[in-house]
Amino acid sequence: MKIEEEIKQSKFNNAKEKALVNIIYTANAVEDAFKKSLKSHGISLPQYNVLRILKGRKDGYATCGDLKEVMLDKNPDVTRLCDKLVTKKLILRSNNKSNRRQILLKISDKGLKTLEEIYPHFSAVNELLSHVPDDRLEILSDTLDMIRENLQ
Amino acid sequence: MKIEEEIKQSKFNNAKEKALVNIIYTANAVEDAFKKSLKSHGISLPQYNVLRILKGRKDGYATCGDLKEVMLDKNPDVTRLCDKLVTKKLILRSNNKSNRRQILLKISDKGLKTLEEIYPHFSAVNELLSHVPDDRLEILSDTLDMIRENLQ
DNA sequence: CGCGAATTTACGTTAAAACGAAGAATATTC
DNA sequence: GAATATTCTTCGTTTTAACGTAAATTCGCG
Repeated sequence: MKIEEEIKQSKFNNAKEKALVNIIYTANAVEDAFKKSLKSHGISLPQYNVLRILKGRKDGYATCGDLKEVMLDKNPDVTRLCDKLVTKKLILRSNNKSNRRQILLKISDKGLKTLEEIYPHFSAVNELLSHVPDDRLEILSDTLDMIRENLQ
Repeated sequence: MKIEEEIKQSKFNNAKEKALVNIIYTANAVEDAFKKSLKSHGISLPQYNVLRILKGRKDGYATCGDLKEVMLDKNPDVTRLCDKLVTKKLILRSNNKSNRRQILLKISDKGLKTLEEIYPHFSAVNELLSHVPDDRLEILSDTLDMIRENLQ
């Protein structure tokens, strides 16, 4: 359905306004789809992203600052986010001897196993985009990259 | 900057995954820009949207259900959201005599004035997209519409 | 009419985000 | 090397979101 119909707005002032509203609206739909697929595993979307980032680390370790830099939502309180993952024993925390301000985070075996369990559900969400041709998705990504240029 | 660089992910598994991550990431940037422009007025983005929706009503009135249906974030607790707007005297609440379950909401004069003050800041955010050609934005919106098709 | 189902809003509770500030460790500058 | 600034994480507090549930009203149907 076109965005005008979904939010029942007869028309937008211009293409910019329409694009911005559409981005927010669609992102909510995407996040909802992911949340739904994560729900049965009892972890939130940001928590899942932390696990993925940690898994992707070559040496296995990352600091809170590393995560903050890379996460989709800016300025999350990584400390408390990770507290919950530690409680669930999905990640491990240790001190960095060469810089004692930093705390090193690492995904645990249980965390890796959880990721493996989640993966099929997650890629199922990706597959909901199969009806959109890849070249259109590439153009979309390029346009989104352009949009962010002056935005932040 | 391309999304891969921003979140320092060397590459995505496929165009679908990249597009979905990019949508969420860009939406966060857009919301941040709007929030910043609203901050000095002391209202949140959802609150602003409620004001805009109420202003757009022909007869001036809307119920909580009307708002819920149209809002960008689904299933917000409209009651408490509107509580805050009532406290700030930006909207008015009254009972519907023909259906006493419903509560009618209406934007106040102060609310209209607030919208007028905010408008220039808001359209300034839109103008940050001026470097993106309109036809690209139109294609973007069409692709986002397609993406939502199977998603919700 | 009377009963159950559906709609609409409100609320209680728990979890998470927002924001600022503090504390500890390190880096920099003179 | 002492003072200052900066970095990195944590914490307190206040808002806001999430989620289920309850209360009130209306509707549908026999």
